[in-house]
Amino acid sequence: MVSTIDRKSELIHALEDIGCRVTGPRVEIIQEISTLEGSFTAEDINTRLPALGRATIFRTIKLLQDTQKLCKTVLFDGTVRYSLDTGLHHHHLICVKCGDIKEMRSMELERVLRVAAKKIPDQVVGHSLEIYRICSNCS
Amino acid sequence: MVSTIDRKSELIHALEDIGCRVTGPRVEIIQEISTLEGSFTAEDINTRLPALGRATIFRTIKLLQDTQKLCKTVLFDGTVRYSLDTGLHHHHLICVKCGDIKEMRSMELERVLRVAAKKIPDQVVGHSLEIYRICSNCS
DNA sequence: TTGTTAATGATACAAAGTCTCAATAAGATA
DNA sequence: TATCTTATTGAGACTTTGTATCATTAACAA
Repeated sequence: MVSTIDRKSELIHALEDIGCRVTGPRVEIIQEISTLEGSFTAEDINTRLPALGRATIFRTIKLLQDTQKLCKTVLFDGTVRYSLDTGLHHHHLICVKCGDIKEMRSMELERVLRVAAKKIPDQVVGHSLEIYRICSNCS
Repeated sequence: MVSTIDRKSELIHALEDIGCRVTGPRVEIIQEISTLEGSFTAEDINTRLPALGRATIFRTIKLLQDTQKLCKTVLFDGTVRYSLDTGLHHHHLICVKCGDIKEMRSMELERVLRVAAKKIPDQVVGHSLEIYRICSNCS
């Protein structure tokens, strides 16, 4: 289990690594992201940190995506959620009730997807797979 | 190959079947959708039919989704495209350059996805898979 | 042909961002 | 530590992709 403190410093270091200043607002946002369990929306952060400008929240979220530490997921209904990211290729388990997102990895699935890709005449550049479920909290 | 005329009357009948009136604006929108090859955005229709109200275009698109004849797809970047739909369960082949969407079906993939679903402790209610490619027009 | 009511267009509104710009604050340097 | 440079910030205007309201219009059943 990764602690909130570890997550926080990992994200701060990731920002430093891409040449960003470690500012007060950015640390506050990272603190919130690190504390939140699972996935969140930009609005979640906006609500928890009303003193910060909306633009700053969106800008910081975008920076964290650039560092590959944060993953943006567009749900079936078009809503956008963010979740901490291992950086490895993965798929998402999405709860259709609360929107929570968990990472999932499967060698077997990847193998079949590679085989399927070979059958497509055009150049395949990637894929995304979302599995919709009802999580244990919501069921 | 399904002709434009066939597609058009199929869509009109689908609206009648759910108890809708066949109005001038709806026929115009269906005409455009039937003529367009592949996928399109709401804005595409809006541009081609500037005399119609925006609300009418969105309302009609929504009605066609209700009839299962039109499929809404949210791309990885959050943009929304619509494409004619067989009504059967399928996945999407999406061109990352032009956004064109084609349906794809694979028994093998479905089988593996069912097996993967069984390994997940929670109740799985569905899935979506998008394969990103560069289509023959764009490559 | 007429009457009922669904559908329309105009317009205001909403959600989720993005852009601009003057003011501020990181942090490198002296 | 004080200073300087410039990245970052917040405010607010703007954009995109829709949805809600409501008076007017037009399907279509009788």
